[in-house]
Amino acid sequence: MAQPDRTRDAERTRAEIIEVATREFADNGYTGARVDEIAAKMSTTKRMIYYYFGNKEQLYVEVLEHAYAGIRAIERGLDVEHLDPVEAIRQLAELTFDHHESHPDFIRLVSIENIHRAEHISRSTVLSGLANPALDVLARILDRGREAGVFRDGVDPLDVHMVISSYCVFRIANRHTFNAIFKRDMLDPARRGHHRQLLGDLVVDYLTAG
Amino acid sequence: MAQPDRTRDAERTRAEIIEVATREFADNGYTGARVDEIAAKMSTTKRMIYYYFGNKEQLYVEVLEHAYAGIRAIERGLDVEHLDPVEAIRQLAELTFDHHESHPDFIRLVSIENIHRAEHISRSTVLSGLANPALDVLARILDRGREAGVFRDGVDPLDVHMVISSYCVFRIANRHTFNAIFKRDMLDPARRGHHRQLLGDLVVDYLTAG
DNA sequence: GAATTAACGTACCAGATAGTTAGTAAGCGC
DNA sequence: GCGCTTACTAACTATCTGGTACGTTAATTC
Repeated sequence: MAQPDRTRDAERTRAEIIEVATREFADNGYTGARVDEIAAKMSTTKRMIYYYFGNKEQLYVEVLEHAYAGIRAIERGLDVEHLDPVEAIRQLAELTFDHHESHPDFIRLVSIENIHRAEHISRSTVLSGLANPALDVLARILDRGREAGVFRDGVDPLDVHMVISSYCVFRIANRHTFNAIFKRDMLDPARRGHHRQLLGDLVVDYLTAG
Repeated sequence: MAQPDRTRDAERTRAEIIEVATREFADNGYTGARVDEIAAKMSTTKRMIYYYFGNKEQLYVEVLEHAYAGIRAIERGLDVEHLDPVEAIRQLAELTFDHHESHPDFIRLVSIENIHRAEHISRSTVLSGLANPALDVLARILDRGREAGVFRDGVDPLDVHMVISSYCVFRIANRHTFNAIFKRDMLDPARRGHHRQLLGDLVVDYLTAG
């Protein structure tokens, strides 16, 4: 694959390694990913991986950091202040739903990292404890909803985030075993609208019950 | 570890291999698991793994089959026919909650199998399409609830199962990244009762919402 | 109690895999 | 246009790892 007459460009080479490595790690897990395979799919050589990243583990950590950075950027673009609380929480949930569906590689990396008990994230100063912008937005919505008398009292934003995340992550992360056992593809486009609405109903019904 | 003077017992040897292999695969993933490591933790030798299972992949498949068999056995013991629908659905959810919490290795194996796109489960004639007894129980509860006029119409049992599963699986499977980022241990015993009730409220509020 | 078979152990191998050694050349400052 | 740094390449190696060849012994059969 390597083209001997390409111009020199450190940033581009680095970016290409991250991009190819992201796919390889997401596809095969940390242990299953092959440094030689990443190299074969690049337009440069394996030596460059070690030149820029030192070793396989550091490459994996930077793949994770890059993936999380992309997510956070999208979350920061969230704007639901102008909506009433019920509509705002529904939009927040649906944004998470859409986002996870369109970033399966990210979900896979998170699953892989959990198999490794988040040891790499915990060691990464960039990632460990990195605040989630969506959580602040969520807290604001819950406050407004409670003040307006439509949401129940004493709801922890992080609990609501957990409920939304679990639903959206499960659809993507456990798609294959779920399909193998129940013969239903959770990502079937024909059921997408229904699943999206179900999530909104679930959260809103819980928050407004009582 | 091998004791030369132990008596011969094919069943016991087989069972011990499955037991040790379950831990190794759950801890390290399929690719990360080491056949030599499994052997080192047994009271017999690596040769026996190949004697009984042929290769690493077949051993992994039988580990999965054994793990699913244990789950199904517990589910078959479910008896909520005598309870009113609201209480029955709450108990079903809480049973899933309790079960997943006390079988983290099973959840890890499922995560690992999803990283591999369920290729092993799909190939296993024992596992592929294996019906879930809990799903029939769930369908019955929903029917009774609808007949009694307390549950909403047109609810798909598999959707409800998905909601319950996602919540219970997420708590265990994504515990580590969640804790690394939000500094909250989802398995903290102090929050266990709260999380358990939250799940029941979530499902009941959705089903009874008007 | 000899023959047979199932259960087990030792020692080893071939290929895979993360990481390295040693060297080349493009571009930049002067 | 010379020297130096940074980007880059090819070829190699030590070690790990799934798997096997071959031999041995306990139990079972007749």
